[in-house]
Amino acid sequence: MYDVARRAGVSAATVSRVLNGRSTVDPSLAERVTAAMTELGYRRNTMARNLRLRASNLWAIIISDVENPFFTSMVRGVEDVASTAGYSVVLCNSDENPAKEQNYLDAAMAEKMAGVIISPSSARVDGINQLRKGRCPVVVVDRELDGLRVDTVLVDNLEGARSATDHLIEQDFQRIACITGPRWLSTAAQRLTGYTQALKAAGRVVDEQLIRYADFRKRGGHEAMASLLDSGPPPDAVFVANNLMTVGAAECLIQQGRAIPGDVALVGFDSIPWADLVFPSLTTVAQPTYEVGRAAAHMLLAGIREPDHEPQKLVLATELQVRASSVLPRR
Amino acid sequence: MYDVARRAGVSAATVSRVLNGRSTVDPSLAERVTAAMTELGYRRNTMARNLRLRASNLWAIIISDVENPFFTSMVRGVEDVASTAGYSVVLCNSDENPAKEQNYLDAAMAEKMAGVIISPSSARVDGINQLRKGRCPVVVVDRELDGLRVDTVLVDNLEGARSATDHLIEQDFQRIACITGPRWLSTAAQRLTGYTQALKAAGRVVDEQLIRYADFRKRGGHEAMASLLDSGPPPDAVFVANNLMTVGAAECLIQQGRAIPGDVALVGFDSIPWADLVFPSLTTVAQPTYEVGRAAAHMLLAGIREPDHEPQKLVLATELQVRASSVLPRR
DNA sequence: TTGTAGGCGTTATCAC
DNA sequence: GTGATAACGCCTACAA
Repeated sequence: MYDVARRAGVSAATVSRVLNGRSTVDPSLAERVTAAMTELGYRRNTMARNLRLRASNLWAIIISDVENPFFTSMVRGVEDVASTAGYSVVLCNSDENPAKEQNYLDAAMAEKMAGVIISPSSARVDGINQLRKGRCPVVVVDRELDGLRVDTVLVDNLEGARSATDHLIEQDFQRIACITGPRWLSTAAQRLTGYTQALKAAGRVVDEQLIRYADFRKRGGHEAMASLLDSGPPPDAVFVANNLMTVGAAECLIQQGRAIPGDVALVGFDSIPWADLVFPSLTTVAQPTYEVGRAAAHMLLAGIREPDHEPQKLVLATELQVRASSVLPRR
Repeated sequence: MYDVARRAGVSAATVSRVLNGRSTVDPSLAERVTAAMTELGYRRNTMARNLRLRASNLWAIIISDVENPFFTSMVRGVEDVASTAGYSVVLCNSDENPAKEQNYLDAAMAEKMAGVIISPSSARVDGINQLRKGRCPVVVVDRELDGLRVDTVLVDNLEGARSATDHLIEQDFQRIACITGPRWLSTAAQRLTGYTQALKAAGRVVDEQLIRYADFRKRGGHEAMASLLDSGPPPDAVFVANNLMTVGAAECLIQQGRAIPGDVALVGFDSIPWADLVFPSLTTVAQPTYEVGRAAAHMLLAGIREPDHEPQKLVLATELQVRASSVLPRR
């Protein structure tokens, strides 16, 4: 910067002012400065700047599984907004592991990140509260945490699950089962509630024997489906509360030689990139994943600008996409 | 740091030495220092440290598509190694867009990143060379660039394509087509070469009419397949040189009511997460994607330790996974 | 409007 | 082995 200043015949302060564009600089000087900068190929040192400003231009996005398409699509939404706003995004993979998650939260604190977007891997809220106390803007996505007042972006899990179940009821399936996720996860709970609400609204009985709590992973879906088939009369339709488990459940059915939807119909939650390709194509409750990312990013920007705002909560709508796995061919 | 120093009755320099553990400090002093640190909840400021050290602990990983499972799995491999070595990974999405890519390369330079792992989105090598001249360690993955001497991790595309094609030949398919990627991409070229080599080795003629150059995207695969079916006698088997195009090609066949593998058999390159689920399950040449990431990360670590080493090139093996899409049922 | 000067939190180089 | 002290490159009162 001093080199630039010397070459432009000004002080370093003026160079800084030109760089930041905040205060007014004489146009002719500014011109000389920019000229000098290009001639010297000057690039300002972000670290020094951040040190001085006591802030970084980094966002951390902490997700529980990089390989889940739901999250990657979301990340992309975040990234697009972040980069146009001048922020970089650090992707952190908590792997549904609370310890790893806490590590990343600590790191975010230590690195004085400009903001954090997190899909929590545990029900503990202290890590996040600590971050907020440290005046680091936080947006929680996908999952809701009890007793946490913080900006949040969710999808309408209740309505999504209800529409999926309604759809199965309309198709006149009689024994509609549900495979949901861990009890502490708001998404799992809400989707289960949507399922039971729809059944009750249709005058059906909710049969506890037809409900399974799994782990939101492929294997869990597989095992839950096997368990449903093993114990008592099998279901003739299943609502599976997340994408990976839907894949697992479908695999289980195929392995056991059960026809989809002939023996067991299937509706999944979360979109599956190749839902059209699998056989039969899978009916799913699609989430606006990219939009979730964008919305969270915008919320974070707002939180950075206004640190003491009231926490917002945004709920985006889902869309039931009916494909072959839930529709019996006409007889 | 000065607070810690005061509390421990030492100088800031000693605190720094304790923190870095390099030089020797009297055990009793060190004890006092660590005690003071925990009492005060001290955390060292990474920015100041980096400013002083003229280096960051950030790696950039520049990939062309976050939503392609190939890359996310790789990212995971990189991340695992990076975090145990004390580095954080910034994920950059170049979107197969050379301009975006150059942007990220510039940013990596400006931020004095500790290292860069890149899967190039263009054949231009200046950006990468410039980075290396700036003494920023670089590892190129997946794709090879002409005239670039740099650490590289690849998979054995030639052998992978050859084994896929051999497999089709063994199944006695007669008109085996190939859909490959952009000409400038080493992966596309090598996979095409593997295909032609296998044909020639089997005494077959290579028919240019059966080769298509597409864009490594789903849509490109779809269009290429349509074009193959439209012009002249259709192929009875197709080797598709990447995962997304395989999906597109399969969709095209299904839409046109052609049976897989009855009318047209299919083998894809790159694994597809749900290859088992799609109907028919897809035969693929699986790449050790996670391992590619790990290997690249280890190479980067080596490059950081030894800036002036000879560039390495590591080629990992692929594995043909035969499933239903390439095997005719016995008559 | 412009320049001067001090400091952001570390680490490295000296003396001691 | 330990402690002053000077950078690292930038921003921003404050003074001019």
